[in-house]
Amino acid sequence: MRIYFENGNTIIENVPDFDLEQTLECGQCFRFYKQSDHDYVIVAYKRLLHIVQSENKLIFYDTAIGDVEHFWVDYFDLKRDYGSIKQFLSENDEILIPAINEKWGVRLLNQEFHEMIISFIISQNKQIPHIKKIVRDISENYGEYLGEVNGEKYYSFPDIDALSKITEEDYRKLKTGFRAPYLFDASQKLYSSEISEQLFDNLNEDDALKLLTKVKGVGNKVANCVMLFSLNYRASFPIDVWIKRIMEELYFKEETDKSIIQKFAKEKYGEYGGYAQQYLFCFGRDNKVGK
DNA sequence: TCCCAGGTAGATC
DNA sequence: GATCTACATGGG
Repeated sequence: MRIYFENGNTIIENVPDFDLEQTLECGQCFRFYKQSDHDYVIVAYKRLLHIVQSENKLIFYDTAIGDVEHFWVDYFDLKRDYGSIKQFLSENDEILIPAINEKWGVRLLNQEFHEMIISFIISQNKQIPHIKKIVRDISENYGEYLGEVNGEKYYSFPDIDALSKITEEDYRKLKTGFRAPYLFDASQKLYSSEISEQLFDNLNEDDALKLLTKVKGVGNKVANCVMLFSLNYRASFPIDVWIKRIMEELYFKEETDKSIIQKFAKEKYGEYGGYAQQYLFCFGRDNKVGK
């Protein structure tokens, strides 16, 4: 990897095991906006990024080299050695090989904690495009203006203070339906610090899950997503309808209870559960595995 | 019109 | 504890 600044943009060359499109489009993130092929706008942590991947270059438009080095590199998880992760998973389980080969460039993003809680509460019983729309609406109504790209305005996801001012009725107006009381409960618990990122500093997986599921509307699946995508619990293996179908098709060959799949994943993938889940999810969804 | 969507809480057995 | 269902809203 070589990083340098040129004409107002920061460029990283030769990032291994990373494909921008695969990473963004695989369902872990709701705050990306495709401009054209390999050309995206991303909003994260009150920052706005216009980024393009072409050949061996990753171009961060109008971005200081320090911002890339100290923020975006970590956000995209670029310091981690995915080569050895993929090698471990491939040697351990040949069923994963086609998924890893096709989705070779997926990395797990390090996203903001409170945004993940709210976003994945919204996600229950909804399709991804609609989740994206609601998250965007929340940001436009309660977030801060960040800037404009290609004539389009972008707003940050509201911080915890801003979230605390959203009433249950406000959430209903944003078309969140039966999730409105859940979102209100989560916002209040975040504001009171009954739930906070710090509390997870020294928590094992089981205790983290217990703490998160104190929030109304956060069950096993949502909690695992929050843990995997924002708290660095890379063993977490969220099981949704897709993963359930995919695992049934690839491993079990019959209807299988989620609890059995959960246990199986833990034994099979161990500390790499989250990576396996992403490769399987992206690959399975694109190829309609189990449908 | 009917069915499903990155599920979960609450009721019931 | 395991199983069943209602839950708002939008799209196929």
